[in-house]
Amino acid sequence: MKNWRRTRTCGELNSESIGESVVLNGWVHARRDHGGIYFVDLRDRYGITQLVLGGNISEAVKLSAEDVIAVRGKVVARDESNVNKQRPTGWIEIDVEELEILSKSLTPPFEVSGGDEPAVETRLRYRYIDLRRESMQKNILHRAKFISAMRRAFDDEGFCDIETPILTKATPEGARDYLVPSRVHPGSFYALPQSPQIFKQILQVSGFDRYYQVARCFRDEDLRADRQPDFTQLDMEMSFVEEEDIYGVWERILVRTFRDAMGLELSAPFQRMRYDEAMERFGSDKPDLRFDLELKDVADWARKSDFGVFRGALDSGGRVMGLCLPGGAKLSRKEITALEVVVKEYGAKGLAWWKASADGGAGPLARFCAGNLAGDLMALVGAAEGDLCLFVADRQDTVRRSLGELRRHLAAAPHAGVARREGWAFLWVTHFPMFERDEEAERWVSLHHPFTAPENWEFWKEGDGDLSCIASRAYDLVANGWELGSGSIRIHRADVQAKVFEVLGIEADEAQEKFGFLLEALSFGAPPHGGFALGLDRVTALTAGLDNIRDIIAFPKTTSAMDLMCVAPSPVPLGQLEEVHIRPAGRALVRAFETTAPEPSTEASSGSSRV
RNA sequence: GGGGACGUAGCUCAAUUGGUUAGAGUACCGGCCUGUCACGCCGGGGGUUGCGGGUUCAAGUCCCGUCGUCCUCGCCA
Repeated sequence: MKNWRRTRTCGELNSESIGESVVLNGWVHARRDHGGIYFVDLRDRYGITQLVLGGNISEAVKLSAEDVIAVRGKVVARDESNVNKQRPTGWIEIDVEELEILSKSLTPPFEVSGGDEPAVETRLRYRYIDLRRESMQKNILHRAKFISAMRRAFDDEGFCDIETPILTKATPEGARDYLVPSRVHPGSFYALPQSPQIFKQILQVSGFDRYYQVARCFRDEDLRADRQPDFTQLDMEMSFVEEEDIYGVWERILVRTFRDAMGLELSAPFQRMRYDEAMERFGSDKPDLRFDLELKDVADWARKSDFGVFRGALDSGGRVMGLCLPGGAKLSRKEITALEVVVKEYGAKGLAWWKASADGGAGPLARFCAGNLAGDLMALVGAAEGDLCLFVADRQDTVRRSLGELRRHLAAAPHAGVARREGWAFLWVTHFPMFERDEEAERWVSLHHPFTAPENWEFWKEGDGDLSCIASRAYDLVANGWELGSGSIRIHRADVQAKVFEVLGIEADEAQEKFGFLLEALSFGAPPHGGFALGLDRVTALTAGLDNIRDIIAFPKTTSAMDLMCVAPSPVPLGQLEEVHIRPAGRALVRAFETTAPEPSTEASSGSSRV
């Protein structure tokens, strides 16, 4: 038996290795048959090395793409004319003496080397092959490097890595839980954690004053480009701290992580901005600060003008705001109409536009810009000649949201020509509202979560009424328009926590049943504490230059939460359901019977069929 | 749950107004080639046009339904 274990990898051999005898293992990336001489690009995680196989290697002709092979040979220099400067290993090649095929490959469903990128569906079905592609190797390695650097930073800051349960308790608030039936306790269910929130608070009560964890979190909600049903957070919590302590730790850690993982220098401290200011200036709680296009209040102008739509919005308690696109007067009517579609998607009834000029300008608003009104409007929105001004009049939240989305849209549209600053625009968005009105359920709900401390608690202690003006001690970290994470200073007194549950309409006995253990823990001497969780899928996707977190996750799910490789979720036999005391109904029952029923005689072919 | 886009060879795509035997590149198979690295040259196989129904003399193309993928609104403490 020959020893075919590799002595070197495919990425490390260069001119200094000439003359060395080596054994290489790897995948056949490409092969070129010249009749009598045969070239193979051998690939592993570390690189690609060219093998030269002469007529003495009879197995050479049997090789096909993605076979796994081992070769023994000598590192030799290439002639000057044969050097491949595209590759680090391009100055050498392996003069192969012996070859062993370790494992044959079927014809791959798509090409690992070059070629067009296959459809997402195909890539996910054959994820193990997709992950061989250079871009995916790069993404996955970036993620590993980033998270590893961040772990080291937390360790060095004195944080303690503590695991928390995956099988835990269902929570009434927030996202829909993934449920796990209990076999031992008929009719009872575990839930997968939406986050380790309660456990990390309890760890503070236990005295672990600096906790962190790379935590899997689960939320049974619909997916987006930046949302997967199971995702990963860098979760942390600290005791005896206030907001600035949390910001400071994270700024140090992120500066270090960016430096160690990417060689980039972030500038810290990051900007801080209150939620109200972010909403008023940018129409978003995650503003992208790499470009301007700020929203401007034009109520003063609207009151002076005769434009009924604007005045009507003001009279009914709404707002009139606009933004100015520098040089935007060159946009065609068709292009402007397309912008109106954008704001309408977010509830605006229309988009008023005006090509700014002191002599009255052009567009639907021009006839309301006689005399000084044109100059007044230009001053209010900060417009110059040749700029395009865009306005929405509506309820405040509609005005802000639609213009905020329009701002994002314009910045992304090449023809709008919005100037964008390079680099990383990090900021802390602070003082989120404590509560939000759920109009449908006619009750107040937590904007963040019910354990968040209120900022101005005394103010509303008195009575009920409008709670929307109460600020919380919650904060988000935003970079380049992405919400990367959020956190808050928590309530550390059981009586305050009980009061918040009361406001949220969670009855005392319900609170006791759902969160009693937390309330109890808080009543045994809880330190003031707070924390934060960073979305690792998002931050690594963003720093890898991706616009979808799917490509930074080894085994992601589709928009309908399917794993196309495993084909999960999948039906289970009725017997397995009975064991956990579940009886399916309706369509689920039909599916369960199909799964349980013995296969007809076509069994042989059913192995390859997919549900 | 709603809206939009897409689904044709293993893969990436084309197919005019509904009209000939559904094409190309690549991959695959066979042959040739001793310096290629997107090797080249010659030849070949490969299609339930996602699935089901309908309209029509005729459907990849039009209509209805359905399944899947992607984006998105709602949703996501």
